[in-house]
Amino acid sequence: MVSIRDVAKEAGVAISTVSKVLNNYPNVSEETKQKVNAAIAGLGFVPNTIASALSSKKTGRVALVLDVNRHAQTVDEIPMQYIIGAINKAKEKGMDITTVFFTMIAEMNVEEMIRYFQSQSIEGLIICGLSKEDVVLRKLVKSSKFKVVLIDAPGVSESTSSIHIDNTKAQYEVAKKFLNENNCRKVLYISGKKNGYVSEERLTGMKQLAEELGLKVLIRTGNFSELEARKLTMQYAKSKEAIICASDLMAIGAMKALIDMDIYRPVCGFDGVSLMGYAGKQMHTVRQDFQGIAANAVEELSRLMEGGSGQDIVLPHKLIRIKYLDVIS
Amino acid sequence: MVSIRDVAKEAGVAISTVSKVLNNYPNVSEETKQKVNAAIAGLGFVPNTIASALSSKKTGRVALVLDVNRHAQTVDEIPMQYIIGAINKAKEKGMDITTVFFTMIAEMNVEEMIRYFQSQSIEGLIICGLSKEDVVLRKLVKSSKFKVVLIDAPGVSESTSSIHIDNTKAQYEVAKKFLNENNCRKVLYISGKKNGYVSEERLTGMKQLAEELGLKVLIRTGNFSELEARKLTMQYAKSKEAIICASDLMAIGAMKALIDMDIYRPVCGFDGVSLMGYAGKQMHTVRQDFQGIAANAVEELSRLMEGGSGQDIVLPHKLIRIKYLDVIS
DNA sequence: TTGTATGCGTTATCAG
DNA sequence: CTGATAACGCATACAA
Repeated sequence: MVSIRDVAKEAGVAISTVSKVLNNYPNVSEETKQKVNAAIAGLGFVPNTIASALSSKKTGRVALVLDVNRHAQTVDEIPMQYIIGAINKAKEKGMDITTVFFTMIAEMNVEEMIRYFQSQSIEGLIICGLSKEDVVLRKLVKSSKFKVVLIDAPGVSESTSSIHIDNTKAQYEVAKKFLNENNCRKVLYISGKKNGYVSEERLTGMKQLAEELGLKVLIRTGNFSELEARKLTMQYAKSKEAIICASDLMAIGAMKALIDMDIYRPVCGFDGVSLMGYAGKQMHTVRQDFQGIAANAVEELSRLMEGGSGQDIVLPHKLIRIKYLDVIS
Repeated sequence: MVSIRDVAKEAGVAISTVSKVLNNYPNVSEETKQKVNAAIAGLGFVPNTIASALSSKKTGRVALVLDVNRHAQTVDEIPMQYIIGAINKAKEKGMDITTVFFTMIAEMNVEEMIRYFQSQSIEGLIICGLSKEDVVLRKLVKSSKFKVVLIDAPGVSESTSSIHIDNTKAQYEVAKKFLNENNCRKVLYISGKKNGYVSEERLTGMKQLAEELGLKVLIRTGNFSELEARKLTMQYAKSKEAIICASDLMAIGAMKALIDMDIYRPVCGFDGVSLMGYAGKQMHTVRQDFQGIAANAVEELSRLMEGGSGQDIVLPHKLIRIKYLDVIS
């Protein structure tokens, strides 16, 4: 392996000088810079990030903490979108990102968790979908041992930022448009999780609309489960005019149930996942740009790691309808 | 940060002794081992993997190289399954895994690619779905600069293993069962990619069966595209009795097309993805355990990194039919 | 069985 | 603007 020392020798300069051009320090003359770069190219030198990290005490390592299979079943594309968005942005920023699943750290207590991330030399975390019940993880965030960006959860502090769409508003808007178009007043609202941050926000949006329009809405908790939404639909849909769900997956569950029940009720979703294209009907939903959210989270984490302080970031959403042919082309 | 040196001081032993118990070397007395472990626990010491890697020149870092969005569109769950399987196994084995997308390295030449991975201190690669056209990546593999496990591509060598199911046999079997059950002889076979390894193997399986049963089969290339399969179905299905596709996604595209055409033809898929549950009909398909394959790949890579030499690994498959209610529960 | 000393490839401080 | 040189935290050959 060719090292900085070889480059120095080849270029006829000191090691420290090479280091300086490598990290483009200001005080290097054009001339030596050229010499060094020539040597680097000639030798095919590639800086050793490990050594760099050890010396500088900056690893640039970041973990993307995800909950696979809690929101949903096997086909959940949302985590994948987060991964794609985060990894691409991390590469762009020269950060080193690693993916961690909730299940991998579920059994740990705070100390173990801290050690786990420290042993990996991780400086920052992006946590997707932290819930109120993730006590340990929340303690970890509060400990301020790491810079953290929370996706879809509150908790801004000096070292923690939060990033999300305006769930309340989005739910309000999509439900309003949906109900308006279908002219319904008796609705079944299938909520997400009890104690889930986004679930509660969306529920609030629904309640606001209900109050404003004087709707009759029956609220049930679907736990973001397609199966649960199916069951609730079978149980309650007949006496309702429309079904509004706090997630697309539940909306699909509801729609499939309606088809099996052989009755029709309009269904409204939330998230804008492409699976909606397979549900058979074009449903109203809210589109979140998950890749964009994750990319933003990486940017924000990078800012925190450079000394910035936490903030709350609200990203835009769109009201859309998804159809099969759009999804596959 | 508490280091090995602090532990040594606390335990009243030498640094090297601590290092030895950390890496459980044989020649350490129970007594000192206890002392050291006590000190470790007391101080909350966590070994610095960066320093360890620098010193030992073994990083244990591995890259999972994936092709997102080539087989398919947005909803492709297969890469996600690979990621889950690989990451979980890597954690279990104490390896450090990072995910890389083809798009991130697509523009590089071999030297750049080698440097890219070297700069990340990566020792091994798991490459999913390498095709004949990925010339640069294939050169990288041949360079033997890294230990490599290829998923779904041939190329065994001293430093490279290959892992896959028996695609030829699987295609043969599933098509046979499917045709037998539906009693068809005139079939449209929608193949994967020209020059794709698995595509060609599956095609071979189909041809074997055709020969054996004296079938009339029209072969068209669908490029693993749902949309393309849809088009081909619209074009050719009417005059055929059945459609066999080299992937589930294409099978879904075909099935949806048939529904829109308002004709019925049995369709057979390949892969066993859960999206099949949403296609409206229960189709025959081959189930691959993608998580298991990825987990095996990590194991195999670990073996290679410890000095083992490359081998060809064939994993089992299953013939199944997927229905919606199984997918969501 | 334990300790000493050297080096891994960088960065950073401080003279020059 | 450039060059020595001391860390960084750990592993390991070698000495004791």
